[in-house]
Amino acid sequence: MATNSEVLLRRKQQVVQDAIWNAAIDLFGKKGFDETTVDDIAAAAGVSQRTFFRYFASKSDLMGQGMLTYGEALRAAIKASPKSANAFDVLRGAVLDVATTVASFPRTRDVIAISIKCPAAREAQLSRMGQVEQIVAQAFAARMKRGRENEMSSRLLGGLTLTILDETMRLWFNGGTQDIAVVAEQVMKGLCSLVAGADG
Amino acid sequence: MATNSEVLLRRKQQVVQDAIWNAAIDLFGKKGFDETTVDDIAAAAGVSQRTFFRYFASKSDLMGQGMLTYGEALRAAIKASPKSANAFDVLRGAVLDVATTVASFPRTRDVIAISIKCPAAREAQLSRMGQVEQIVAQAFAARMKRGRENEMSSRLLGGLTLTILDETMRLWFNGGTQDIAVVAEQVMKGLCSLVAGADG
DNA sequence: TTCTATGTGGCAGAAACTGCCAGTGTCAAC
DNA sequence: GTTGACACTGGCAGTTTCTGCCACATAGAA
Repeated sequence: MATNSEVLLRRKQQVVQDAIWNAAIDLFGKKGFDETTVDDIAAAAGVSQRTFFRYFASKSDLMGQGMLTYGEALRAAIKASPKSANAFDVLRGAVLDVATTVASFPRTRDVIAISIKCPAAREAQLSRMGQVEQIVAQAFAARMKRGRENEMSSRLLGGLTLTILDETMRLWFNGGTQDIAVVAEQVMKGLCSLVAGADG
Repeated sequence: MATNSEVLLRRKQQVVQDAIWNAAIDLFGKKGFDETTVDDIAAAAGVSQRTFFRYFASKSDLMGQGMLTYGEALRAAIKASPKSANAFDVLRGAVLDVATTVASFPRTRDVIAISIKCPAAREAQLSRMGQVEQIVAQAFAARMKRGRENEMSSRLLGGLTLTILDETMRLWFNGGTQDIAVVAEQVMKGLCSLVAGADG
C-alpha cells in the first residue's frame, strides 16, 4: 500500500536525484568529465558527498543512468506494439518511438556531446549496455513462444535494436537539425540492404 | 629500426604483462573480481603495485584488454578476406575465423566465466566495446568506396559483427563441447531470418 | 510526548590511481 | 674501464573514489 507520506517521500527523493544529475551534466559540460570530482557535483547540488553515493553508485553511474532510461523506454514500446506485428516491425516501431522521445529531451544533446568528447564518459555509458540489452531482449522474448531458438533470437533482436538506435543518435547529433525519425529509417534501410546480400 | 636490444626489451615487457594478466585471471576465478585487489594481483605476479599500473591502466583494464585482442583479430580477418566477397560474407568469414581461434585459447572459458559471474567484470569488458567497434568499422570501411552511406554501413557492420560474436560466444560457453563454428552459423542464420521478415 | 522509520551529514578508513624521485641494469661511445 | 644515456622498477606521498558506522533531524503513529 502506498500511503500519502510514502508518495511525498519518493517525490522528494526524485527532486534530490534530479538535482544531482543536472548539476553533474552541467559540470561535465563546463569542466569536463575527468576534471569534475564527486565533491564538485555534491557541492553544486547542495548535498554531501555521502548523500551523493546514496543516489548514484559512482560518477560513471551518472552517465549510465541515461542508458537504463533508454532501455526502459524500449521495453515499454515493445510491449505496447500490436500483437500482429512481426519481430522486425516491432523493432522498427520501438526505435522510432524512443528515438523521437529522446530527441525531444533538452539534455540529450548535452549528454551525447559529453560522451563524444570524453572517452571515459563513453565507457561509462557502454558499461551499462549489458543490462540494457537484457531488458530489451526480455521484452522481445515476452512476445515469443519459449524455446532455445527464440531465446537466441530475442538476444539478437536486443543487440540489433541498440546498434540501430546508437547509430541513429550518432548521425542525428552530427547531422544538425535533421528529423531523427528520418535518420532512423535510413539506418534501418541500410541494415536491411546489408543483410540482404547474404546467401544463407 | 628495431635493434637487437629493443626486441629483447619488448619481449621482457611481454613476459611481465603476461605474468600480471595470468595472475589476475587466476585470482578473479578463485576469489572473485570485486574481492581481488590490485595489491593482490601485483604480489601474485611478483611486481610492485606501481609497476602494475605501468602495464594496465586499471583493474578493469585487465578484462578490457581481451576485447581489444578480439578487435584486432577481427580487423586482420576482415583485411585478409577475398576482395570479391560482399560485405556480409566478409562478416561471416571474420566471425568464423576469430571465434575458432578464440575458442582454442585455454583462458577463454575462464574469462567468460568471470564476466558472467561478476557484473563489474562484464561492465569492464563492455566499456571497451566502443574502441573495438571503431576498429572493426574501420576495417570494413577500408574495403568500401568513401561516402556518407558507406560510413554508416561500416559502423552498422561493426556493431552487427560484435553482436553476433558475443551471442556466439555466450551460446558456446553454455553449450558444453559444441563446435563453435556450428554455433556461429546458427546465430548468423537466425539473424538473417529475423531481418528477412522486414518489408522495407 | 514517545517510539519508529527514514534521510542526511560527518568521519574514519580501504582501495584505486598518480606524480615524483632514487636505484639498478644494459648498452654504446670514448 | 669509465662515463653517460636510456629504460624498468620500487617506494612514498598525496588525491580521488567509495564504504561502514554513528549521531542528528524530521515526520508520522501510538
